[in-house]
Amino acid sequence: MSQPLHLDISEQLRQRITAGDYLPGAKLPSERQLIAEFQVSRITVRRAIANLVDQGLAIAHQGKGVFVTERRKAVYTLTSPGLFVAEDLQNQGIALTVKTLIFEQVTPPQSVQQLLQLPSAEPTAYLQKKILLMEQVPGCMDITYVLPEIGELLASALQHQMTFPVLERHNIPIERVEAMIECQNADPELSQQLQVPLGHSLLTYHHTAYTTGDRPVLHGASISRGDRFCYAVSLNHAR
Amino acid sequence: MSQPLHLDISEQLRQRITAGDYLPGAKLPSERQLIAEFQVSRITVRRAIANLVDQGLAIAHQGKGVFVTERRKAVYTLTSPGLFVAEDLQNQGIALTVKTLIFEQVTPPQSVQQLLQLPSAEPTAYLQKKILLMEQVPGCMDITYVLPEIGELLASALQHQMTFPVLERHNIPIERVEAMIECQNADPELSQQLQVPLGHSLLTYHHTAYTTGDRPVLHGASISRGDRFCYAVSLNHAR
DNA sequence: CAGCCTCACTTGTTATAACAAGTTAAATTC
DNA sequence: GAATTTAACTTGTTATAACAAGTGAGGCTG
Repeated sequence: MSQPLHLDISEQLRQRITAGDYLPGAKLPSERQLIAEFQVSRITVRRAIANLVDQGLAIAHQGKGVFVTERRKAVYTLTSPGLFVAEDLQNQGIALTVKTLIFEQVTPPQSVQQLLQLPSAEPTAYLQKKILLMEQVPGCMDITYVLPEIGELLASALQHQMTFPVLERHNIPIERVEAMIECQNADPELSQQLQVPLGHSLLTYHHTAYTTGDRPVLHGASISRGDRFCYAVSLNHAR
Repeated sequence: MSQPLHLDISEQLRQRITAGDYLPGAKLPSERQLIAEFQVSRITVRRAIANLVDQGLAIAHQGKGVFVTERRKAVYTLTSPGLFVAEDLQNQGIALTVKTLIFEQVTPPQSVQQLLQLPSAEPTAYLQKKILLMEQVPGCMDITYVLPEIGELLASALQHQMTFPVLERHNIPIERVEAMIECQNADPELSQQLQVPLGHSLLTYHHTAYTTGDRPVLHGASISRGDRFCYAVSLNHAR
């Protein structure tokens, strides 16, 4: 055997998916059917399916079956820092709800203290942890640290609305955002909150926002499902 | 049982990793040892380890063992389109080699034809597929379509050097880049080329570069290992 | 007819077993 | 002593088996 059986089978199934034999949303044959078709043991069929799931081509639902994944992604456009994630998605016709999990005053980790230039005497900030529901489905978890004076002032507003619009409305303009985008994998907590399998690919947008005078206002991370979202940015030479 | 055994075990191991009991690069206990410690079957231990691998915390080497992953990432800084990936990485002290897999004239897919505004009479372009080796290790696969006249002119230079510096040296300034960053998972080809397991998280940077007069010059995708790379960008309000 | 139950299906978990294949170091051979 | 072989480890593949748990349809009961 030059190649493992499970790979051989998952490649055949992959070909059928990319060829359109199984359309997005459609149910793949059950384990029992695949066992009969390929004449292998259940463990091999399950491994073949796991290969497809790992590649993001299929998703399994206990009791129901394995289904071909939908491949549409919503775009976060990173233009000027003013109009943000929320509006941009709503422009794409995606209903968006904010569910705050945590909103409290904490002592952030060293790295955040530094980025927000908190006074070392009393290095506190407001921590907001929220889930963004797109079309009633959790798509993004946002963890943001806000300067204490701003968190206190805008507590009620921040808990029900998107962050940046609230700030702009209260005369805290965002002049600059330093961002970093990376890939991570769902740990058990994120797996549960975003309702994805353990290890699922996630796209993380780390950002530090500065207001006039280059003073930092907030620092946070938006962790989105990697199979549902992407980021667009335009880079101009003339700056 | 409220929670599967394999999850229970992988969580205990995860805690040891995050607590620093097992440092990056260190070898985890062998399957045999874990079977003895947790008093479960091999299949359960293997599933627990698979959970860690899926979360990007460990990597398995047949015959050698399972090792805690290193967590350092190289940063691609997206500033002005001029200085690019290559220089940026070299500034970070990372040795970079280009290995061209394919360089030929082709008829690109419809979507690329449109982006490059190719004449529908003869919609050809040069396709370059290359592997970028960082410290002799494959880290990124780049697939780029270049306008035919440029591909022809700069064939030899493009095959051994980075794309953007070559263009700049030949008086083809890049004025604007439209980019999109997304997450994808390694299919068998990428898995083989980048030497990562099937389904491994990858970070893809799609880009279309325009020269003076807003004329498109090239369109491509840079597919990097998600566990090794990230993108940084600075967004200014004043544009 | 509404509600409940049962049954047949699905995927998920776990155990035992055997062999394959990559790695390393000790033992053997030349 | 150097090269080769062997043995003991490691993880990878595959089979068989049994039970758990989620789903949905059909039938039974009130």
